[in-house]
Amino acid sequence: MSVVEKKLNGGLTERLNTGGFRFTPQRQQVYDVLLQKRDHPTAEEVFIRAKKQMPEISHATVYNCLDALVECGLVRQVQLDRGATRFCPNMHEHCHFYCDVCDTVYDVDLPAKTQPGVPLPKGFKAERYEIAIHGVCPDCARSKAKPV
Amino acid sequence: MSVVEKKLNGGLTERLNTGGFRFTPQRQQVYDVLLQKRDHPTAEEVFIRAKKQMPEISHATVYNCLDALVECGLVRQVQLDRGATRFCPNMHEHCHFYCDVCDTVYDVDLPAKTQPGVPLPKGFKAERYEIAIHGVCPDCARSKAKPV
DNA sequence: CTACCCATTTAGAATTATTCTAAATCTTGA
DNA sequence: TCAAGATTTAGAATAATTCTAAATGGGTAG
Repeated sequence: MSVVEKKLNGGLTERLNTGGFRFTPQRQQVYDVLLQKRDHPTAEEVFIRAKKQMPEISHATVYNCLDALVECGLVRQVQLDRGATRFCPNMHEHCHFYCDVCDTVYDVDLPAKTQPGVPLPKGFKAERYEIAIHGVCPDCARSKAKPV
Repeated sequence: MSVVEKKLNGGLTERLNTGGFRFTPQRQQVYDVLLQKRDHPTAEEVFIRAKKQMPEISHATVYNCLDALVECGLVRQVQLDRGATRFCPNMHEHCHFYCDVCDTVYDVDLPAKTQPGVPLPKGFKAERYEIAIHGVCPDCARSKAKPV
């Protein structure tokens, strides 16, 4: 990959390198899929979307790429229900709203002060907080409110 | 089950009934397993422990019982990593600390004011908050600090 | 330039987690 | 007692993830 291409990929190569990973077209593709449609897809969904552009990509590679992206801080992994893990390329401070009716996930901004409110017992070292809010999204609230 | 036995099971029967479920020995057993060792076991672990007392209990029943207990508010379901869902009979307001090194889960009390800090966009109805803190527990922090 | 090392990818198998199915059993109320 | 419906059971089916071994490919020491 040329220097120009490196500059064009938005720092992906550098972030990967910093994390001890190489740049690969597959990792680029997987990252692009996440950036293109930010609907918190599962690994399986990422696989399906990535295949459209890169038909030879394999299942294991998608998992590998997602793990690499998570490890170098470009992607967040989100566990919300008993189903598959979802992935989110939004690295701004935010939490997730999960609609228990339609399973949709929404990003919710956090006020700056929200984070460090939880006092931990001695010796525990917090590295990150994951806040999930379960409830009903506006669409589903509306449908529920208007029964047949 | 006699009235006396009902009184002795700590309100389990009533809670189940309120949720539209019947009392069953399996549900009692699964609940007891959770109460006896509060280490956030997975469904599989609950199954193994429950079998010691009730060898005929089946896998599907354990899932059924856990779901029933969750639905009537006696048990919380916790998703912390890509692995199996864990179950927690502590219904006091608390969040979970997950040690990324040893996979242990700790309950962490929340100060009363912590909860409603997240302003939701219009139309969203929050039903519950799940806060997970990822990091390193005291034991693992100690081992890391003393390398060979 | 070449050879080697090692990271990465691939297909597919294996494993793990969860749900489903159909039959048997049990509980409850008429 | 009987019928309806809830629950349990074993095991199959499905879903999610990880593993394996072979192939590929890039980067670098020589």
